[in-house]
Amino acid sequence: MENKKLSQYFKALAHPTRIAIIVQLLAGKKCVTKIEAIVKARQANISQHLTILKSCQIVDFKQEGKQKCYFLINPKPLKKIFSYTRETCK
Amino acid sequence: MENKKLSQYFKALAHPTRIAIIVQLLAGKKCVTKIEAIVKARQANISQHLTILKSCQIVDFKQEGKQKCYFLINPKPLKKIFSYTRETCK
DNA sequence: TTTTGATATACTGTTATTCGAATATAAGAA
DNA sequence: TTCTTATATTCGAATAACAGTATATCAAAA
Repeated sequence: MENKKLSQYFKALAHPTRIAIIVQLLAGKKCVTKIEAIVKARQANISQHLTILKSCQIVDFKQEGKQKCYFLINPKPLKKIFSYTRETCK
Repeated sequence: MENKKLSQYFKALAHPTRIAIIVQLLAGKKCVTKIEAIVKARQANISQHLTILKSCQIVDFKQEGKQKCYFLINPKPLKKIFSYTRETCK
């Protein structure tokens, strides 16, 4: 069922911390420490959420030295989704 | 936090049956029996999902005789959200 | 090769979602 | 009022999501 796929995608977006992460990444790629500094959550928890976002192919990362820089795989539609959602729930 | 509101909206979309209902309502308003005939789920369950969608102000209904006709409160942005999401997860 | 800094994973208790079953309500017809 | 059709609610059990704590991995520096 195609609806299942859609619902899994929405589920990945359905958490305030994951949204905060995505919002940060919309402004550009960031390593975990940087994300952790901005988003109010612990390192392990951020990492868990990043794993979820990665498993849905919303983010990916590039190793840079000992850091991992996360980025959005497909930022454009995501930006649209966010803006239409904001419009709807305001 | 604004992210909380967004995440709640996404959570409302994060279920295959609710997506199926919304897809039906994108084509026009429908009473519960009609929805039930198309979406493969039991009456009580459909009703539960409609209650969730209503509590998030995604749908509302109009009483027509002994039926309740559900409709999308704000179909346009929803249509956009769905199309960008489909684009992203294909 | 040991240490350090960055990130991930495993485990656990708690809370939230989900569905089915049964029952309740509500509107109109008889 | 009683019956019927349409829809909602309540309850309980199963499952899933969540965050914290502790520990593990991994890359580079020392």
